[in-house]
Amino acid sequence: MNSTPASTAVHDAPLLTVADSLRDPRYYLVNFENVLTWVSERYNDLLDDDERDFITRFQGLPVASKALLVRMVMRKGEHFRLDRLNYDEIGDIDAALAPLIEQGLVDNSPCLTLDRLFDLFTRDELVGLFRDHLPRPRDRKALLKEALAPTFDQALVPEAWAAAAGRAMVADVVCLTVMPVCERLRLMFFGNLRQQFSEFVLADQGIYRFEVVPFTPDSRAFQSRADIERYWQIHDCRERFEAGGDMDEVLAALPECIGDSVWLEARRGRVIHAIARHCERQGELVRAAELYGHSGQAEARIRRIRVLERLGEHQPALALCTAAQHAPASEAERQQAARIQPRLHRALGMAKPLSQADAPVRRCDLALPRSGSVERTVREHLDSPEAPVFYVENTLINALFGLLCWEAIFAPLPGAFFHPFQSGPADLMRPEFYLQREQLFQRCLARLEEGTWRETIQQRYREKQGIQSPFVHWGALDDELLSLALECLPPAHLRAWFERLLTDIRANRAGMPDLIRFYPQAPEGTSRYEMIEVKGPGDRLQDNQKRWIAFCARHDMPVTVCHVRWQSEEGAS
DNA sequence: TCCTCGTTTG
DNA sequence: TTCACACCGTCCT
DNA sequence: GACGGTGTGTCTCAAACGAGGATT
Ligand SMILES: [Mn+2]
Ligand SMILES: [Mn+2]
Repeated sequence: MNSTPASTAVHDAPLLTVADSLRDPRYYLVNFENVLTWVSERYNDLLDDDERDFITRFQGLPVASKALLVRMVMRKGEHFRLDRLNYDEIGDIDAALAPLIEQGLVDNSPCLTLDRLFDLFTRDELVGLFRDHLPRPRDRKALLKEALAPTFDQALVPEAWAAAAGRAMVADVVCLTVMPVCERLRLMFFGNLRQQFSEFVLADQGIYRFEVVPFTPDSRAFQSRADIERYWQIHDCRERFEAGGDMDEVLAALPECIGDSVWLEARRGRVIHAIARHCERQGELVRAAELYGHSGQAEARIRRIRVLERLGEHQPALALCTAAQHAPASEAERQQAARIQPRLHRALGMAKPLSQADAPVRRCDLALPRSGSVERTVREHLDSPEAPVFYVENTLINALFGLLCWEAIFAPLPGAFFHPFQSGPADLMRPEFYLQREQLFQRCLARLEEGTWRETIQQRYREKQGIQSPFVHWGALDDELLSLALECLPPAHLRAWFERLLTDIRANRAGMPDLIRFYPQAPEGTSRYEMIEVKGPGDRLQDNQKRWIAFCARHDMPVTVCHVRWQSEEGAS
């Protein structure tokens, strides 16, 4: 029943109508109306006039017009050629369009920039339209646009374009005016702008399957209008910045420091951090340092140290570096600070600090004939029936964690789940995630000592098969791998890995070795597995890999770094 | 006339 | 949209 | 060696389609 989350996910709440996408040709309209109903019911107190007005107008439309509008909303961009809107289930487009224009939901004579025109029309059509203005009509489309740009730098309505070019337009163009309001409704429904309305069909078809987590009828992503606006503002700023918008304008458009929402403040901080990064690259170091200071991001301290170093301000840099080493925000910061400190000491003419060498790692060297990926090559080479090798990287340990702790991860905590298409709890990456579920996780982890972890993981593997999870990538698992892993990995090691993961999910869910080798025939009590990080020529251990290896060394877990060099063709070696 | 890439579809 | 790798250049010791 | 930048491949939901540019 996970394939139809809409029908089962909501506990004590009005059910979403399930669009039978196999038979209803207007399945997308059913889904969209479900969103409107959902949002109206849950956000009645937070909707603004724009949103209310849209919902009212939409509901008053004939069904063909509603369908056409939703088709446009779900397609890319806001501008459409009428001759590209062909839908059997809608029929006569002009008839469906008329009420949309009448209600102001669609503009039938929109201003178009040259860029827009080039998006809408094909190369051949544009050559026809601008026949009299193109010296080299055989050029690439991009060059044609460049040639026209100086002359046609105004946004014009279609009729004016025809007049300016001296030819008739080959198709009518309309523009959706309701895209922003639809985006806000999407944001309110999903709590993010990453998920599209298409999640509905994919879930209906069982392509996406989501865990069914009960939540109360008043559950929603946002609790205040201000949060919706600020989320929107931050998102808008990030988009503008990524599109190369002016930095000062973007910074000015960001909301003020958000005191009442750690979550939004962190999102705001990430945009500031990205802008600071950009300044740093541009050589605007002072500006960068200042922005890093405002970002509130944990990684910002190291960046500020680097910037101060580049500015020649070694004394303040060292002060920050010492602070970072004294109370590192993360293992990653400790690691980086330890690398920077000797440089600063040298620059300041201070005594060379005692450096602490990396923990020694078991190492092996291989010369192999060149072929596809190094990891696959080494896997093939080492694999044997008695000691099978798998190329798993992060997927195995994360999956074991995700399966063992399934109930804790999908626990119905208030605020964690609020729509049927979530692959995990909304607060997964927030710092309080673990603390708010400590008991639940400890209960799951206790199975490692109670001796029931194998059954639990196998059972979850079977019963949750294919359901989206932030930790389980189903394609990377199979029965053989899972059985061997459960047989050979000691529960104490699993606990250590899982607890490490829980201390910082974002940082610790990556960096695990490429390969894992099992020794199922080794006697009980000896090491029956080995993790192998493969390094091709010219690749060295990354920071997160070093951290993982150091962690394993502290816990007596077998890790080997396997260095590969390619055998030359002639066998000259 | 192919090949590649982005978009649309359910 | 993520993570890992390959490979480049730069500074510095 | 440290550090940063860039590009690539693996993911992609999968299939169909169309536009553009390279290929012949
Ligand atoms: Mn790897
Ligand atoms: Mn590797």
